[in-house]
Amino acid sequence: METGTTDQATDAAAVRLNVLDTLVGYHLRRTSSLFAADFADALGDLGMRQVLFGILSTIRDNPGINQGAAGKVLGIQRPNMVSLVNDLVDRGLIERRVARDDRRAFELQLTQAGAAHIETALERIREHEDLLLRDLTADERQTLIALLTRIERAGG
Amino acid sequence: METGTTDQATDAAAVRLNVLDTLVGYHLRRTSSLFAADFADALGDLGMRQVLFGILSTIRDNPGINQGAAGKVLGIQRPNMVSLVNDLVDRGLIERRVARDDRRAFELQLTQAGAAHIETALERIREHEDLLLRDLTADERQTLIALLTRIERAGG
DNA sequence: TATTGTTATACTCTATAACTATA
DNA sequence: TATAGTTATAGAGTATAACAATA
Repeated sequence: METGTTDQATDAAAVRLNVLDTLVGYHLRRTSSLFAADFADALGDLGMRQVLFGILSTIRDNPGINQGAAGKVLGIQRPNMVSLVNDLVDRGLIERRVARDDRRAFELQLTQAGAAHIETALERIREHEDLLLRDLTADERQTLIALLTRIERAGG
Repeated sequence: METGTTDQATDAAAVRLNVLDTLVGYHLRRTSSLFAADFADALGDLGMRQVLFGILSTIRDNPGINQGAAGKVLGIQRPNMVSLVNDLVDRGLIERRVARDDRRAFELQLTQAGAAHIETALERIREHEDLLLRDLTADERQTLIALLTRIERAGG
């Protein structure tokens, strides 16, 4: 007996995602990976990745921040910070100096090249976010950021 | 000269994320990984992962769907579907049958165990989403899903 | 003792190229 | 020739345990 819907969904357009579509986690997963893929496409030629950009801009907004503190606020485990910071140092984008008051810690600073690099990257990121979010009004975009921020605050 | 803000941000609470906080991609990254980690905590004992649950529920909502079609709608590459589907078959949660009309393709169906499993998982997922989203009203939650869905439609 | 950064390591996730069998 | 599924493999991303130097 025909019900009006097909039982055999081999055509992607006909596929239903009834349950998944009601789950916030699923939509976050999809949109997040959409943004990640676009970021890689848009900034891969600069050798820039989402994680690295996060570290760079955290250093820019908090000059002299410790490696560990930067990792903590970004949700990056300490062992994983090592090679990431090494990478940025090796490419001359940041400087790493032993802290005066705590010789275990490193203070991180942008170099001039790093400051220039982040400006270029930021321009491209904004262009690409504008494209990915072209269907949203400025208000809707602000609403989205506000909602996500509240989730982060409650959950982190 | 003191400006009222500190130049040395070693305390996580004092760290500013000025630039990052304005980027939708960053917030999606953080919230998505928050949900992913919580999912793993909540459903790890069932051997359930986000990807696997996505496949299971896609099969539930589209009985007899082809392996490739399921992967396509979920954004999973064909090669990566193989071991995921194998896993679900090995655990007795789905059945894989050669399609009558195309002997290259597999039709996927939930087993009874799979149907039961997905109900248990779904209950827990909803509980945990309720917890993660406890600061949002029902309306705000709907708004969030609607906004994310529109981004997926525009970008995918 | 506790903390900063490090090393080693392992596991998941994702991406690509090349193969097979069917169409 | 094109497509469904497969194999092999490599690169990110992330997690834990154990260590050295310093606090």
